[in-house]
Amino acid sequence: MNYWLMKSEPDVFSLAHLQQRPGGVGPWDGVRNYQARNFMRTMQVGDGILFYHSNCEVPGVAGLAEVVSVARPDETQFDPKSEFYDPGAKRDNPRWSLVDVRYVATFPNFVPLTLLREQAALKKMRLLAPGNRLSVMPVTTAEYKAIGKLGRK
DNA sequence: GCCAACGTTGGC
DNA sequence: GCCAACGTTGGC
Repeated sequence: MNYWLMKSEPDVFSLAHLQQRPGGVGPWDGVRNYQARNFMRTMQVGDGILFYHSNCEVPGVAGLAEVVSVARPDETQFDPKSEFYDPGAKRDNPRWSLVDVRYVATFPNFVPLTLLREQAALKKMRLLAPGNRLSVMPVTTAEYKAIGKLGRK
């Protein structure tokens, strides 16, 4: 069992949007970064996800989700009408993958980025590294638990 | 809206 | 393979 942090712009797709989907399940499509894609390809069903809201008024971790499928081809890469269309992607050799994720919980207390930065235990988090832009990244068990604690209290 | 950091592209 | 130009990300 591994843990991950996944970023989404809440104006586009928030944790509440995921919650509202049938069964609370949705495909994490549109990832167009190789490093993020490679992380998704290593995900296992049941892995825990910190759902992070980025590029918004108060960025931070909104709650929890979980992985419910291993990586599969992201169909939007083949769709010329999609904003995620990739003319270089081939049906017989898909370039981009996604995993399906399920809503788990909304934190009673949203955990803002500013609070994360104050935690000595989280100093080494990849999210907090200068210039970090990855939208999918691993978090340690200790980091996952520490952030869960902040969200609950 | 600004801008620094980063990834990708493409000419050579 | 180098690297400048460009586009994107994302905090502020």
